[in-house]
Order: sequence, then structure tokens, then C-alpha cells
Amino acid sequence: MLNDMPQVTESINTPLPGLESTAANPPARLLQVALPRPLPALFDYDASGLPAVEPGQRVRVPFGRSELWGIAWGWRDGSDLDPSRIRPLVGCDDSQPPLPGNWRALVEFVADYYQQPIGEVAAMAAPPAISATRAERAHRRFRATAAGHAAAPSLPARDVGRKLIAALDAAGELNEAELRALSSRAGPALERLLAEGWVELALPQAPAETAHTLTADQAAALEALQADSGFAASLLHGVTGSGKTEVYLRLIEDQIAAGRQSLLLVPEIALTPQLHARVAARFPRASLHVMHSEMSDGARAMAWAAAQSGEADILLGTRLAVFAPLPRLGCIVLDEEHDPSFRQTEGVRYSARDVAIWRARHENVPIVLGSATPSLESLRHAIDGRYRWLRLNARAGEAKLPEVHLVDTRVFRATDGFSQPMVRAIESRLARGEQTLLFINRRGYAPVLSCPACGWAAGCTQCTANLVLHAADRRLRCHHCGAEGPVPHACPKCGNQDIQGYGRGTQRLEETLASRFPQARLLRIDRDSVRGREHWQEQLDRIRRGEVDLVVGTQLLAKGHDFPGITLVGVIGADASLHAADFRAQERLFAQLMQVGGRAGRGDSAGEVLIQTAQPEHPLFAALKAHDFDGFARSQLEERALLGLPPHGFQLMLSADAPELQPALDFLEAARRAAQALQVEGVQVYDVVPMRMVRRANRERAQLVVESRSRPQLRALLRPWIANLYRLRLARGLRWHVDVDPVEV
DNA sequence: AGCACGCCGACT
DNA sequence: GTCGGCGTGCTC
Repeated sequence: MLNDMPQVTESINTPLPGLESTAANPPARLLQVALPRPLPALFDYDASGLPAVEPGQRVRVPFGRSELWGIAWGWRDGSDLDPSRIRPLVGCDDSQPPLPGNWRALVEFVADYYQQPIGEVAAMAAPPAISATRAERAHRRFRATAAGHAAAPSLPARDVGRKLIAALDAAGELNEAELRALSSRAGPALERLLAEGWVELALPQAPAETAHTLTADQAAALEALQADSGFAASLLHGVTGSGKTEVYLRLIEDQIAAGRQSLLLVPEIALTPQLHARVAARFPRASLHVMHSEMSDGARAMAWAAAQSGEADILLGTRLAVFAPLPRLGCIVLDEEHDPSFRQTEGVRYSARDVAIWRARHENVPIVLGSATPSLESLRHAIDGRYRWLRLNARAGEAKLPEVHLVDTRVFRATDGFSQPMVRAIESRLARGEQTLLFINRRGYAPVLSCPACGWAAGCTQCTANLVLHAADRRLRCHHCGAEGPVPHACPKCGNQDIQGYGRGTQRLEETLASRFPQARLLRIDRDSVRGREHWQEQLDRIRRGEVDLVVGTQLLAKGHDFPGITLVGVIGADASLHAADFRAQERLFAQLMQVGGRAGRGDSAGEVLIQTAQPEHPLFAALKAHDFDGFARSQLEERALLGLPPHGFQLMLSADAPELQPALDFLEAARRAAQALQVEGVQVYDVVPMRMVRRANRERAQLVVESRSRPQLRALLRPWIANLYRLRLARGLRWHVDVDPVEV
């Protein structure tokens, strides 16, 4: 982000030629700068040559033998360094407003709490650098004129202008960022359309969606939330369909009325278009901006500029939006707070949920965490009274919670994945013209291709994992590193021609359904079938319009979508997660099943969830049948308390990877000794172990977990420990990372 | 992370 | 003789 700054030379202040050389002993103004390097420090520079520079601006500095863009952090009175080593700034970019002090405070918190290099955190959290003029225009909204409608058909089919008019037609109106997202050439095309009079600036319209009547639960929750002034954290715990979104919208409405900004965070990009449409329909006069990582730099910078300038009333985004400066921030809403996507697990490791909490406290605004299945971490805060616990128990409208039934696959054997009861349940829906959703958390055709004669299985050469068979294009793919290759015709080990795919993925399920229910209209939804965002939206609409009878999908489908026509949700293979090594596997499975189950019966027809399992007696299923999240959560919490696991204990994970395993193990062993040498009480340092998937993308990986029942003690170890690690010399090609509060250990 | 310095092996 | 391997160390 910072290393490929665009050319903004016109607006860069270069030092006046004579200034640094002629001034006798110029008073050194020491500026700390954050640089995008994995070093845990800020760097001091002499800013006396650039009198106008201020903290928060991008600055150009000499670094070693090269130059870098960094972010001016703050002034210093004196440096620990010999003055001769302090070099002058080379320039600064004043084309964009400086990043405000509370943004820098937020970055400092993340750098310290997660022990990530501050310059890297800053580079990740900063907006992409683009020219200011484009950014300033971010908020303008456009619509097609009558002349535009008339002219569009006569334009060439692939003309960008025509595409823009078509998009404006479909959406009513769009802002510049949204238009730019449609084509790389949208900018000039838009200028042309404006000049021709085919597109005009859109003025605010009358409300399109009005507020719903609140249930008693919603009204009570809202009343409590509206009483907040200043920081307060609330857990809005409501079953799927209980109308959490309506509560969010009411809160946002208050903020708009009070002239304040709202930050609305969601876990997945896939959720943004749907929520975007709903928020936009509800607040047509408000300035709503979207921010997520798959947007182009230009579009993201525009959303950022709208946020920072105070122009945006609502910022809707995924985890990175938690860093957007909002000068009139009034509240933060974080939906599906339990979702692991809020955690960034590559590069700078942080949890947007926890960062949002800190931010709300620091900026003294209320924050609402919403979920049907809160994370045990948040639930514990609610139980202990640190979060206000607001419950929405009833589903809005007439809808009832779906009935959950189990199919014991030891009694009803499944053939091709389907047991008799499942088949009959599907048949009955087909007969009634209702829709069925089949949930299987595995994409591809078959998770393993192997040889029954010698036991060979197709493995990834770069990872410790099997290749997944994708039947549609006859390819083998690694879901971990992206490697792919053709499907061999015979076993490479023994020559047997009869190799086959074992196990089931979405594609195979789809194939089975097609042959069993040839009359049914089928749709498969997974990461392979969903190409672009428009395509995704289109598929969701097809389901909603009742144009399909059977939907096969991964958890991609489970999140936050309403399908009133779906009355049956079938869960095909959930047993694998019941005994996974990860202590959070059950928590995740329960949340996931509750979530998919929530898809059923949101309209007026009662829904049913049918789960195939070989262990129907498992307590998780009993809790699920009774819709007893509380009971399930309490038993999990008790278990965690007994074992000292989160949220009753706290963890750090240090991981290392290298081309060979040994250097990674050696490094971690040295790190382990360093941790033990610090002699912090009440902290347990576990053994160094190779990761469950030792090899990934050609790198061998190992990890070291440190645990404590006391967060202060763990933190007492953390800082000096990590400081020590930077002093260890590293074997060639070795990389290491700390993970504070890791989600997968 | 970059990048350079520096000290040992097979090439025009 | 030197091009280049990668170990080591530093960056305000």
C-alpha cells in the first residue's frame, strides 16, 4: 500500500533548495515515522527542512540505501540516537488530509496489543493512496436521465457508458465509487455521460422503506440502547429472524438525526450487497458508503475520503473498515460478532471485533455486537456484566423456530450421501412446491481421489493435504495453496485404472440430486459456482423468486440471507467437526448449524431442519433440537473453565515456517527457552509442535502455544518476549508470527 | 522486508 | 582472475 505510492509529485513539498545546506545549525525537528517494514519501531527523522509537515501525513524518507513512503507519527523532544545518524525527510504528500490522532492511537493500540510491527499495522490500516481530487468526489450520486435511456441502446454493446447506464437503470442511483467498480474505464466514461446529459447528479429522494413495527423484545432492546451516551458495549443476542437488523437501523436512524456517523461492520463481503440495499432503501437521503478488501484501491480510497471528511453518514464494511476515521462517529454496530472472519489470520493479525470494542471505548461511543450464537468470549462478558445483555427471543412476525430432527445414519444408511428419511423429506417439499436447502461444508466433487488397490491418494506436492477432485472441469485442486492439475487416468503407484473419488462435496451432491430428482430445478452455491458479485446476487434472487427447488451449498449460503420459500434444510455431513482437535470446533459447528437452520421457515410455512449423523446422542444435537444455545454455551463454558481455555484463559501462539521443518523447530525451541527465562508466574509454555498441516505452500510449519489464566500475566510475558525474538538470528528463509488470542490452535 | 557487505567455489 | 552463492547485520 505504501510502497507503491502513485505519483503525486505536483503536490509534494520538496525542501527549498538552499534551506538545509545554508542554515547554520538548523534546529532539528524530530519526527517519528512509521515505515512499512517488519520492525517493531518508529524511526526518527529531521523535519526541519519541511516546516509544513504534520503528524498523520505521508512522508518520503531515506531508509538504508533506498527511499520509502511512511506515515508521520508524532514529534519527539529528543532522540536516543546520535544526531549524526538522523537523516532529513525527503518530502511529504499534502494532497490528502493527515490521518487524525485517534486513527494513530488506534493503530498504536493494535500494534501493541497484537505485538505487530507498528509500521506494518499503519500500512495495512491506512487508505490506499490515490489522488485527492478523485477522492473528494466520492460521495456524488448519479442517475441516468431520460436522454440517457434513449441513447443507450444505440451505443455499442460493449461500450462502458452503456454498461454504466444499464447499471444505473438497475440500481436507480449509484455513487462514483460504485460506478468505478464496474469498469476500469468508468471515470472517463462518466465524464462523457455527464457532458452528454445522459447521466445527472442524483438528488435525495423520498424514503423507499419505512420502519417496521417493533416486537416487544426489539422495543425493549432499542430503549436500552437509546439510553446510552458515551461508551457502552451491548450484546444483542437474538435468534435468527428476530429482527436484529431492524434494531441496528433504528439506532442508525437516531445517529443520522443527531448528525453523527455510524460504523456498521459485517464479517463477509458476500453480506455487504444485501445489507447495503436494505440500509440504502431505509435511508435514501443519507450518505452511505461501503468498504471491503475486494474493492479497487480507488473505490476504497473514495469511501475512506467520504468517511474521513465526515461526509459519510454510514460506513458499511468488513473488518478493515474498523480503521476508517469517522470524525463524527456516533455508534458502532458489529453484526454476526461470533464470525471468525472478523479475525485476520495472515499478515497483521488482529480481531476487528476486539479492535472495534477498543475504538468504541476510546472514542466514547456505544457499540452493539449482534449474534444469534454469540462467541463464548462475548457471552462471558455479558454474563459478567461487562456487556449489556439484550435478548430478542421471538422471531419477528408469525415465523416460528424450525423443528430440528436427527437422522441416525447407523439405522438409516445413507446411499450417495442421502438417507431414506432425507429423501422422503425432500420429496414431500418437491410435492408441495417448497424449497429445500442442502448444506454440506465441503466444495468440490470428492475430497480425495484414491486407489482402492494400493491405497494411494492424490496429495498436494506443496502441502500436507489431499487434492480435491473437481469433476466439472476434471481437475485436482489443493484448497490450501491453489495448486491444480489434471486427473490421472490410472494410479501412478500401481497402475490400477480403477481409481476413484471418495467422500462427497457440493458437486457430487448436486450430481446425485440431479439423478434422483430429475424433475427438480437445482442450484449449487459455493465459492466455485459464484464468480462475480453480480452473479452471486443473481443466484440469491433466483432462490428468492422460487426459480429453484433444491439448493446445494456451503456455509456461504448460511450467512444472513432470508429465503422465505425454504422449508427444509438438510445437513449432510456434520460429524467430522464433532471430534475435531480444535477446542472451538463444537462452538463453530453449533453456530453454523443454528445459522443454516435459521434459513428454514422464515416465511409463513413452518421450517424443518434434518441432520444426518451417526451420533444423534451427542449433547450438541440435543441442545440444537431444543434451540438451547444458552445450555450449550454454559456447558462449553464450564468445560473451558475446567481446562483454563478461552474465555477462561488466554493464549498466545507463536508460529514459524521455513523451507525445512528443522529451522522452524529450532527457532521455536529458542523462543520457548526465552519465554521460560523470563520466569513469569502463572504462564504455561507448551511444547514446540509441528502444525497439524505441517506443509503448506511448500513451507514447513510449527507452533508454540503459551497460555495463562491471567491476561495481565500473559501480557507481562508478551512484550519482553517478543522484543527478545527480534534479537534472535534467523535461519535463512525462516519467518515467524505472533498471534495474540489465536482462533485456531 | 530489502539491501549491501563479505567471504568462499566454478567459470568466461 | 571475477561472478555469484547466501550468512550476517542494519535500517532513524
